[in-house]
Amino acid sequence: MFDFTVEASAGDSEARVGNFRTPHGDIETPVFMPVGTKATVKSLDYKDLEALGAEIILANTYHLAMRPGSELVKKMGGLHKWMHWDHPILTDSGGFQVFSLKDSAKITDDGVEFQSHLDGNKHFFSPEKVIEIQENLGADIIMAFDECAPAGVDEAYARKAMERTHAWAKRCLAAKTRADQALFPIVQGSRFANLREESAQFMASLGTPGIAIGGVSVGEDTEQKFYAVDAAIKHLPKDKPRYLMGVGTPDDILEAVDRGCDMFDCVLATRLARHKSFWDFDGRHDITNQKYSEDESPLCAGIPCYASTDFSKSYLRHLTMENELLSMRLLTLHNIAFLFHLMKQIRAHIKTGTFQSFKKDFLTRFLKA
RNA sequence: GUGGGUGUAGCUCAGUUGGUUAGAGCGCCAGGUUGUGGCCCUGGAGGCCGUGGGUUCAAGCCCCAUCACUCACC
Repeated sequence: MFDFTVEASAGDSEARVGNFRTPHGDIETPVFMPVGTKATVKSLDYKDLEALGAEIILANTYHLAMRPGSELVKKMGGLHKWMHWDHPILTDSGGFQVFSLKDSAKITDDGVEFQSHLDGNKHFFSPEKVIEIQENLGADIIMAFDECAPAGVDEAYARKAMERTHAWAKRCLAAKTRADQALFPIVQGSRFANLREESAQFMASLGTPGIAIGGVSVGEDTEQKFYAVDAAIKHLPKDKPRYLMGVGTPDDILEAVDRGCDMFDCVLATRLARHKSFWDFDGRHDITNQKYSEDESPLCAGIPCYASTDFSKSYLRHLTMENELLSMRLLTLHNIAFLFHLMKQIRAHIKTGTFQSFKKDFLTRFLKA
């Protein structure tokens, strides 16, 4: 269980195509994992996700623990059965939510006390508690509890958060009881190369089936982000999947794959859809722009999804301007389909040894001003 | 018909005792959004202040007339 095999490596890059085996099926990497925070990828159901070709989706520990509670999900047979998704699932640990709720959170070596965003009630997350919740939820891949330091912290703070994350990773491993779940620890260290290297070496030593790089996409610029990734990834084992958390623009994914990252999750694809934006090969666009009002062209030709090809920009703009439910659904379908198409092309070009030229061509067009 | 009220941005309205380039919210136009948020943030365009006269150095604010809408009473 949880075997990872590298099936192809790009000659001109650290990029590789791999296969990760889980109890609910194999995942071909590099993979993008759509985010389904509250056990639903907003506006989509399992049939939509299967039609899109989703291999694995995310759900969120913090949100499900607050409501309806992980015990209820366990009682209903676990996440897979409950949401009728018979494919791999990954649950986040709640570490990032602690980061987001930092105003009301008290962090100690033992864990984090925080107030629910729903009703203000006090809760306490410890590494052991977070494992218990994730075992109740029943995902295939579960994440270690971590402290995600905000961008811009000084080195002393970054070290403190990193060391706490290391101690918590060991406690998560010790608390874990289910053999059918893979625990991924999370490399921290903020923007400091020495810390990133130390953290990567520590997490690699734990011998888990995969390792995540966290603490990026928290407000830093692209250069800092990949400076941190570069420092960490050279100490991560090549025979384990590397999961870069929270990264999900097409350009960032290409840069990260180039460096050897295998797994990605990001709310952007689905959130941009809710916020009226879509990707195409020329970048990101706001569908409500007036220039689309009489544009009869499809949202994005060349993407194998009916939402991308079967409706005009004019119609989608109208749906969006009117806040129709269908707008969010179609834009969500398209944005996910766009990323899946990108991942498919990435895998194909790694296999044929043409990753670098593909990356260059894609970015030249996608990022042109 | 009589008496009262209201007319200021596309919409709902604010405009201090008359005093520089008349404001807000929403909408519209355009940016931003990377491990939660159908959100939020930042810019921009847009007004002969119902109309016509008058008083004043100066009127969205005061006076007269007129039109429109509205309420009450005959």
